[in-house]
Amino acid sequence: MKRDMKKEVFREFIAREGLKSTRQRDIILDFFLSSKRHMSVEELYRKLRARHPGIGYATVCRTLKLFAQSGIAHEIHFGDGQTRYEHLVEGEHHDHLVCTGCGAIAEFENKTIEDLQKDVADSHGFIIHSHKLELYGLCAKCRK
Amino acid sequence: MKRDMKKEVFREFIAREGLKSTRQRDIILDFFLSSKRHMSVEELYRKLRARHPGIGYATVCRTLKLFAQSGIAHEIHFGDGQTRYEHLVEGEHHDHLVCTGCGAIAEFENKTIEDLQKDVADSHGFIIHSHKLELYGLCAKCRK
DNA sequence: TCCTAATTGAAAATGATAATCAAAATACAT
DNA sequence: ATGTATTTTGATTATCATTTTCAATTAGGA
Ligand SMILES: [Mn+2]
Ligand SMILES: [Mn+2]
Ligand SMILES: [Zn+2]
Ligand SMILES: [Zn+2]
Repeated sequence: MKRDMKKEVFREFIAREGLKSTRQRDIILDFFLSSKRHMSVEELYRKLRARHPGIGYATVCRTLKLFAQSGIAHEIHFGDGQTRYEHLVEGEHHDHLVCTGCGAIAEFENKTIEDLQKDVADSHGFIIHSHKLELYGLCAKCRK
Repeated sequence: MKRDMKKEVFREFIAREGLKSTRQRDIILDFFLSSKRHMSVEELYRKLRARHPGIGYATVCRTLKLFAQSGIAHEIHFGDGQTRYEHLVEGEHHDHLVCTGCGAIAEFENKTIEDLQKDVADSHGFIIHSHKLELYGLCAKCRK
């Protein structure tokens, strides 16, 4: 369903751009779509390597970038020097709560906030193409 | 006024932490406080070097970090791989509009958004310690 | 199948920041 | 003012994630 939709979107991207469908890209895509969200490249690579030792780190990096370009994934930077990716379909959007204690990540959407962002941008004459809202703090567990 | 207040805060930090007041720290602090906001370390270093060729890059990095620790400055990451700093006094806060066309940065505050962030955090059992809200798009000029 | 262009993986390069370390500077106690 | 322990500096080197390079491999159309 969602999963196959993303695979289809990527397949079309590959075709449109004159790229090639390869064994590695298929494997990485399958693995990525069935993995937990917000994994760092390193983490994803380590886990992937367990099943597919032949796939190189450079290929993983390159392929994740392609996923982002194709629109089925999004690059995330939480400020720890690691690039993370999460898969999402066109039109999906959410922001993040990040626990600085245990690293837990919660997702949220808030239409009112987004509307207010638009107001802010309007009042400055800006057109918003994207935004990033991250709330850093302690999750319920880590508050003790 | 504001400027001397920040210098005073840093002076107290230096004393409290058992650090030493040095010529380099004074020069960098003066330069930083009178520079435009959101400068990258590299940019600040280049401009500083024009007047003070003897000061090393490592010292600039270290000193800016100290400013952040002391509370008179804030580290910013706009996702371009460059660390930026801006000076602000305790209690000051604002978020950013970033023009992806010309790099212009506008600052804004929105109490309603911050309140809604608190609500979101509450509903997830989180306590917020900090947050990052950045709106990316085109400024009035760059929209054409 | 053949051919060409794209892709791969290992290794090297990159780029920003951090660590190292001998020499210099600072803050105190005398 | 002088000595002295400690911190700081700046040049250099290391780090670390990501990107680039490039020869070998692979994909996919003719
Ligand atoms: Mn997410
Ligand atoms: Mn600012
Ligand atoms: Zn937590
Ligand atoms: Zn602009």
